[in-house]
Amino acid sequence: MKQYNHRAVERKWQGVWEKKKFYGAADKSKKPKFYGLVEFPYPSGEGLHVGHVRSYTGMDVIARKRRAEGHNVLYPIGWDAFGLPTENYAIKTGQDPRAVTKKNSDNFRRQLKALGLSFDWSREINTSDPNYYRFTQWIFLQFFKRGLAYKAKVPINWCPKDKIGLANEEVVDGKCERCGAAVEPREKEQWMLAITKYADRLAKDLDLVNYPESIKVQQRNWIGRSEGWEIEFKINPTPNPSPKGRGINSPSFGGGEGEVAFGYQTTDPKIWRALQDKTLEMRKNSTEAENVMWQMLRNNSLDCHFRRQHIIGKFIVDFVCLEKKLVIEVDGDIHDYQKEEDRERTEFLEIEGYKVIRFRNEEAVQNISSVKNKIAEILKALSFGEGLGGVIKIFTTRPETIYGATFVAITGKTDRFTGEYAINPANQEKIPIWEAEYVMKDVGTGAIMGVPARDTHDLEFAKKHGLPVKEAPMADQKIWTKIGVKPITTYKLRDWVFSRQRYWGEPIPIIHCAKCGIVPVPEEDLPVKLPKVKNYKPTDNGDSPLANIASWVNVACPRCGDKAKRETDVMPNWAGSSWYYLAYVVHKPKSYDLKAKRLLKKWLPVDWYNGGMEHTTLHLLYSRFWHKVLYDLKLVPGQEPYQKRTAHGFILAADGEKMSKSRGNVVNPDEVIKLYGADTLRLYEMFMGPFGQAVSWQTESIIGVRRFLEKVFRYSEKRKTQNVKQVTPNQKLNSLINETVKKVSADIEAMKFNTAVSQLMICANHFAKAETVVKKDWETFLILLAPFAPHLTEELWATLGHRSSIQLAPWPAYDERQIQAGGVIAVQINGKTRATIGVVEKGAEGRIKELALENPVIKKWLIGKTINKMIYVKGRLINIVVE
RNA sequence: GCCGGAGUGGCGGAAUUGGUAUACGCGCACGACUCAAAAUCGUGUCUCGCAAGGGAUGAGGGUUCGAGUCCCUCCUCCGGCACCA
Repeated sequence: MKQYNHRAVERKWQGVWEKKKFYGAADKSKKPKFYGLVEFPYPSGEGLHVGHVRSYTGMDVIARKRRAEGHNVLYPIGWDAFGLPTENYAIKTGQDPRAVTKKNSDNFRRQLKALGLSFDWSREINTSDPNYYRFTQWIFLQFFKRGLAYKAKVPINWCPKDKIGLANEEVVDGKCERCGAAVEPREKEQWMLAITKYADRLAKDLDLVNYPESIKVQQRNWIGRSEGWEIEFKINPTPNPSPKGRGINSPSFGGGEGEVAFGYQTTDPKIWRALQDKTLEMRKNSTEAENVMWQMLRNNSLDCHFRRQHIIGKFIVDFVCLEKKLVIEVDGDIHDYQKEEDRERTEFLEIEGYKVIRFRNEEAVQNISSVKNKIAEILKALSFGEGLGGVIKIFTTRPETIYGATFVAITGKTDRFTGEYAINPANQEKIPIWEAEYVMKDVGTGAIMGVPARDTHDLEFAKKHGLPVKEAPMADQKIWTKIGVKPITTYKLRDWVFSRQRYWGEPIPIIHCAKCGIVPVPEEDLPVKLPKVKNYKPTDNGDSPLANIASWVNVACPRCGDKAKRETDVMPNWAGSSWYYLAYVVHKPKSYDLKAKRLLKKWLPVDWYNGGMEHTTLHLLYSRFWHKVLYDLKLVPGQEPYQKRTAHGFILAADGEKMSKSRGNVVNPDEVIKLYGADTLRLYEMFMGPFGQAVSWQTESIIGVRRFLEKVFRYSEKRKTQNVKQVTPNQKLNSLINETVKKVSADIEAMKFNTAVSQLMICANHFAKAETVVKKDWETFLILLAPFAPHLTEELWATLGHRSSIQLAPWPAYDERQIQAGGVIAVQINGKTRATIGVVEKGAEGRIKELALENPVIKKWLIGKTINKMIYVKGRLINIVVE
């Protein structure tokens, strides 16, 4: 008897499929289309993960079933090739990221082909291919033209040690992932995409698609639409004294004559005279840090007038802005004598209503711009309310509680009284404005009215800070109208920061011209190719490494022809994956045609998109956003890109942990294929547990599916020696095969691959034991197994004498009437099964009752009991209810 | 805290959605074949009990002829959002 040689079988059929371009999707077919999509991999140096295998095999099973059902199937794959790991690896090893990407994707392709996945390889895409990103850039320009791409100052994560801006995922616990330095916020001009303009549609159109409810909930949460009411509170025009009582230790200022006469005098003239010499001396002997700080503060770029070595009370502060009551101190070793006083003086200054911030010498010397940013941020917070016309807009869902408002709270990193007061428009009461940690900037207007009597959070806050609690009457609609309560809808979703100061991404196709401003690169000049660079490291000031290539950066303005500069930021990793499902459709060997409407109309929407749970929020939202913009440009048909979305669960290592190189628990698919074969690996991953759930890898369990395939192989060999021509159909096997067709078909649709495989195993077990199995049933079994184990079934199909592929055999139908209910009925007494009876016909209720009561075991149980009623469940059980 | 999901043998997990709990697979034990081993085949494998029978689906209660499944209270674990005004 022949042995099951998986290597030979798999190599043979993979060769045949490739040669015949077996799995190519036909753009011109009349068959109904099916577009199955899986998340294309990031070609990392680690190679294919067994988690990829799970996802891709799952959709492969579905794609193969669809083909057998007569569909024209598009099941494509490609490489999400731009991204940080490759760039970082390139920096570390001095290689060109293109070379790294080529090497990695070659490896991935080899691995995927070894799995026998039915991808249409002729449509393979690579987001880092200039032909591909030409259209990523083109789409960006459409955003720009519609005003959906704009530049704004945004804080970024700045690593002061590596001197680069970090992506959010590179920041772990507020620290740089690689060097561990504390990450600082830094303002930088960034390209933004106005996704918030689509927030409403992104939320609403979830009704149009078939996604699991959990994913819809996640998307809605992320968008964070909240409907409520906005009320304007006027800010009290005359600032009030600071809250903690004033001037306790204050020698004279605050109401003293000095303040009236000289706005800048903040101390008793006597003290001033005593300390003045000292201030002069300090200015002479100032430290480098102080000098740097002063140069920065005096040039007025912060829109605030600062004084140096100024006397407040009995203390000399380094710098002060009197209008904003902001004191800046630079601590150094030279003025040690001051340190002793530090605590006392800070206390004093705070009581006087000053905010005191301190910087260390090194901070000022090494990074004055970061210091400046921090100061600017604080000034912004201090001047809250100015420039708003003295109005603060609060957000509430319960405007009727306005009479109970005892304070207004705005976003703050810590709880702090701002020193300002607001007027409650309903009763003209003056209530304090606080900064509160619990008020979030992304919700509503970022400001609330505190109603401690009606809201537990407000109450907590009021108690903590000694604010009053009122049991107040409710305000009716008339009052709402009078005070201008207006309904508003707000979103938690922010606009999408689209710039990265990196190398390995799509260059943003924009040119900056001194005369014309921001000018888009003309469409015919696309792609703006990523130039080759010697050093991929970002520059010291946080600009992209592209900024260092003068020959690339300096261009003529496309509008006026004058000297201009290219934008040096690149796009984030999300860009290429936001439209890749379109690229497969409009793909031509060397280019793409996004205007190929006929093709887009033919293939869209994606019928079924499977991917990881980790991408169900951002990637899905981003690509839906892009799709909607393209829809508005009349480029794509339909509002939504993906008709149906499912998510597979993670594969964890045997120890229940995440697979990772550092833990040393990574399973390499190559090794499993070598040892057991691709069919075994596919089948194991389908069988290991529920597809949507996380499961641990158990190497010792693989042997089970391998044994199953061997059993199938042996049975095929056994049939060759049998005379199967004169077989009379066996009732039981006939029922079994019909049931198997039914269950496997339904389970594949529901992605319950594990139970589908289990049913196939049951079927094979029966076949192996049976005297004979009719050829048709055996063929049906092979067709059902083919999506899971395409190589072996193709081989066995051929040994039956078929000239054409098993992949072309139609998916079998089943006959419900042929399925028997196991032929056994349970007899229960008061719901407990006491006996079983075999019946020929499952329908005859009267006969079954008779049989049940005749059963000796049941008779025994019924001695001395009265039967109240009997419940018969067709084909399953009969329940005898006694007393 | 809220939202979503889940708790079933030694292990991965089934259960037609209210109808014979523990399918299928791993592991384990015994047997057959073999000089022997591997492979294969067969039998057994929730638990207490010699048996008759009893008990068991995280814990407790409820609805029902009947509950792993539905309802209430509680506990634990995983995932997401993290003070949602």
